[in-house]
Amino acid sequence: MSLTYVEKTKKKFPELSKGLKKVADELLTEPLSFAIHPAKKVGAIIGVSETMVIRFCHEIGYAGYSDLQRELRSIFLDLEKTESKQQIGETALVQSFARHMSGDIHRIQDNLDQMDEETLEKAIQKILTSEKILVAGYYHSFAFAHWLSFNLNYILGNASLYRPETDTGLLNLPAEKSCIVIFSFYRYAVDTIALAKEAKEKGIPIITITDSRVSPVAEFADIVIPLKVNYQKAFVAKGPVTLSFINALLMEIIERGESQGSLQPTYKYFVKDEKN
Amino acid sequence: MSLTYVEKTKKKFPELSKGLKKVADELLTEPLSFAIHPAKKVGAIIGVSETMVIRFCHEIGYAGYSDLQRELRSIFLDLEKTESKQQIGETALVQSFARHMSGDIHRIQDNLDQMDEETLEKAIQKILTSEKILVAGYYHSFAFAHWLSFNLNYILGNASLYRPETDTGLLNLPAEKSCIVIFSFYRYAVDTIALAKEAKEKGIPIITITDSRVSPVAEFADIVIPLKVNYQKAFVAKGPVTLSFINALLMEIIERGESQGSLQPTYKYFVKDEKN
DNA sequence: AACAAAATAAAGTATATCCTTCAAAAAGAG
DNA sequence: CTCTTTTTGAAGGATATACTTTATTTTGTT
Repeated sequence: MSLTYVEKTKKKFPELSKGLKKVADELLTEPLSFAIHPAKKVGAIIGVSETMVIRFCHEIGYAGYSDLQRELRSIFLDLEKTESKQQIGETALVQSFARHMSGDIHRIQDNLDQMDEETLEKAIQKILTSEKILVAGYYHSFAFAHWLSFNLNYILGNASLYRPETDTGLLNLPAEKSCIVIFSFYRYAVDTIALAKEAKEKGIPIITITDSRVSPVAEFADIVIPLKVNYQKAFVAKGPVTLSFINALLMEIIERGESQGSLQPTYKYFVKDEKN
Repeated sequence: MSLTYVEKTKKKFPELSKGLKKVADELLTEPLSFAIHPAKKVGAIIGVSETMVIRFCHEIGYAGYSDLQRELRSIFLDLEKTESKQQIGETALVQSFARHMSGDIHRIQDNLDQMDEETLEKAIQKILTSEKILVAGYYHSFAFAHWLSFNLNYILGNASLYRPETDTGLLNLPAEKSCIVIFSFYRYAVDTIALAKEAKEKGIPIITITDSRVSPVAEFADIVIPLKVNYQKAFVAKGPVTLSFINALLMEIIERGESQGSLQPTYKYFVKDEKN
């Protein structure tokens, strides 16, 4: 069974002494405080002694303060992201789908929370001012590259997809008026890195969408957009969040392109809203 | 002046050594980890020594690890209290990204709520019992087809991608022991429909992932999985939700494949969980 | 008011964490 | 390849934290 700290606390609450209730209340209202502060400080905040805080931990069934902290810390760092509301009546299969797709929701939200204004701005500017945009991605990342280049080409008309099987090297891409967008995720394909290196040597501006600021390609890139994908989990997990990001980027490019008239004439991205 | 830890980190980032960059990246992506873990553990998580973590703190201008922790802890506790992420301070650009990505979150949630058990079950069974799986998608949908076939091939080893440019028709796919998965979204490519028709004539089972139960391919398909994508909006919107669905499907196939031993021998999908 | 029981705090010890110093390893220059 | 410089890791003392034990305060009862 193993109850959560919330359940344990609520269960014991009525039979606790006045001081212990203070601690219980604090734990329920500000659990993060327990996760990051030492027992003495938690006590000081609510006006009881360190001893009381530790005693409370024993009272609700933990080995000590450290023991409770361990649970809280893992909740704040891990479970928060994979937490899923279990609906009754759902079958195991649908529940499984729900679990995985909720994970995607959290990953998107997570990345949303740490978008970097400046980096995004630079990336958008670079794309909008380039006469030619090459998009590359190997293996897993090929799908991302295809998605971006296909849509970008539809919008601006000047993007092309680098095809690992047939294309070799960067051909004659003019360094001045072009840029290359490279997708690179763990495990980083060596070809991707080689391509980035070649581009850098030729002076072609590189934008990379990758899973860390210290990924191999980051070294060569001018603009690094890191997406947090928690690669301890299955590595398909990066898919939805990456596409979500690409789309947001595309939508921004559309908006700006509209106002400066640089969109494709054939382009008609929206279907008119029907009035209800 | 007194910059925040984010600004300090970004400012120093370029001149940091490789190991210190790892620490910097971790601080930017998972700051809460620094707030609740001791330096040694933070180092262990990213694969550097405790010393490096502390050295990094000095590098970006703190007296030590404790000093950085103090700032982080107060940030997390204060922000928790002010609750609802302050919209203030967010720029128009980040807000725009937030709007679009939130849309994806809602679309995923939406589809999650109307998954059909029976259809999913049939699709999974068909894929697991097929000796050969062909995956097809044109234009926009090519990225989905690539993603599914690439990963399916990695997991089961018997999937292949239909390449519109080079492949013509279904070749000699045996009708008995195979199936074809077709992605088809508005506006429905005529080639997709032709392919579906051909498959049906040859008696090859068809699974289609599409945007409506009445889409053109649905007529020929044996199993129709409709994803709600609300195509009044920009048509890139289907991307994240489709990938999220594909992933959930893949994960379910992995789980079942594991228990019946039909996964690829080279397959190793997870990285081991580290013990706390 | 006096005593007993419970609750709380202080003190002391063991353990964990931080941080400095120094040594090893890796990277770079000649 | 050798030497120098830079980067990284290991060890040990200083400090902080958790936990146990003992003392004090508070509460409740007669």
